[in-house]
Amino acid sequence: MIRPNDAADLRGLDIFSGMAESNFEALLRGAYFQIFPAGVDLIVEGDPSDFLYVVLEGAVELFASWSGRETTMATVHPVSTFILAASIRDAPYLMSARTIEKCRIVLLPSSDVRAVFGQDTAFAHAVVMELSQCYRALVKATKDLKLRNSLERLANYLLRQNRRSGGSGMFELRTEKRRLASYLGMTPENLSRAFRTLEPYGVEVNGNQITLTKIDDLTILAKPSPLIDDFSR
Amino acid sequence: MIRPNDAADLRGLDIFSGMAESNFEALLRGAYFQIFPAGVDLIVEGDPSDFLYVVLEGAVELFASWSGRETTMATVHPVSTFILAASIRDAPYLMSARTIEKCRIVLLPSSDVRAVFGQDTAFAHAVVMELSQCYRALVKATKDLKLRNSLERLANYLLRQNRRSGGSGMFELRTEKRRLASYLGMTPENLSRAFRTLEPYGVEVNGNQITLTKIDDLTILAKPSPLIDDFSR
DNA sequence: CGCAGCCTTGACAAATGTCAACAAACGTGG
DNA sequence: CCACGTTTGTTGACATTTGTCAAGGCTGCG
Repeated sequence: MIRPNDAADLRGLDIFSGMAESNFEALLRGAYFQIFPAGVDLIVEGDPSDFLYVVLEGAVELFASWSGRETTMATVHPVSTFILAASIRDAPYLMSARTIEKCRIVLLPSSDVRAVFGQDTAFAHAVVMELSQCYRALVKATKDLKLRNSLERLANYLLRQNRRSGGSGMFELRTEKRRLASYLGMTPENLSRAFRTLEPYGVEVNGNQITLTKIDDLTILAKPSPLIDDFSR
Repeated sequence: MIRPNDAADLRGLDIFSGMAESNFEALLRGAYFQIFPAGVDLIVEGDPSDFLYVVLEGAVELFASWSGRETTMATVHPVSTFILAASIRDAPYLMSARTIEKCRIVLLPSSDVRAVFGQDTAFAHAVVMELSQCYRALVKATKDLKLRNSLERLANYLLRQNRRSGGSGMFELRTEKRRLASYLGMTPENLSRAFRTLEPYGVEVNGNQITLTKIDDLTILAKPSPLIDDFSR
């Protein structure tokens, strides 16, 4: 039920690109291809990890809950997988996931993933590279959380997004502000105030459109570090 | 230069136990066995990852710094490895490490680790299991940080330590309080006050000796969750 | 003994969260 | 296309949490 284009997108992912064609086809045979509207709960933390998910189009929020509170852990954009660690370990999901836009998503049965993982060396190595990358990204996020206050986190987030979108000083927030606030570990009210506090540093906000007019000043405030803010190191 | 006993301890680790004997010996040939006093800086974040470290005896603190601040990320107890992700990826360390007790430590050259990783399927699979485990532990730590306030973090920490040491209601803090405070994301002053706030919940502190006399009450306050507080799930 | 480092305590400051109100943006159905 | 209700974002006043600074006690070690 997978369209050729989708298969090609999958194959283009680092994690699938090196594996034997026959194993890739074996994975595809058990795969489900689905379209979800925005706002659908895909997985709930604690559930057994039946599937490895791949987002082909749209956006998915990973979040976690405890004692009536909820926090955004990450936002997944195409094309990438999520909850790989749980699938490989055959352990319960630690995070929940919901669509925040209309999404095209592939579900690969975790048992198939584990089977191929045991047979295909190239795939096993790719999984290691992916996992170590996710681990390091999370170490950086933890340093961000523990070493910086909320204003510094926002300032560095803006600089990262700016770099990611070409460094022109103009870009769009790809997420609702309330979700951004939760991701940054603060309340929406506080995010609102933090944006205003950054005005003297050349941060202009118009809805989702951000313009940075004094990147040097903002950088002095934010003190970005390659060991926290670089994307792939 | 490795003593037979040490080699056996290494071999006993999940990550090394399944690999071919010849490959294990190859790893040992390049290994350095060393003893460090307390307070020695082993690695500094940002350095190239020349070695994979294994603690045989003692305790090592992993910490991170930014802009004059410092935070404890984890404490490593024997027998286990640390900074595996950086070694495998050949990427700079994201965390610094220092001994907090006298330590026996093995250093395995990262290039050897990567070479064996490419040849030995069992080792590659063990690395995946180890990395996914580290990743999930860090997801839990992040949920702990973002979803709980400092009192709740301390309460859950005490319950985890109690379970880990047999659940008798009596155990010892294996780390200085200032380090514990940093690990929990708070100041030493605040940790001190948090302990006093927990007195009505049956938390008795005598130096490093902790006694929990009302575990039920403390549990009601802490609301521990398997998806945050269980050790290996 | 005396020094140094850790822990604790109190007073105070700063950061962050909560609550309430309202405005703006959005989607839906008439 | 408009009217309506819902959600999101903003703002102000205030409460709570957390951090900072300074002082003093305790402990371990030379």
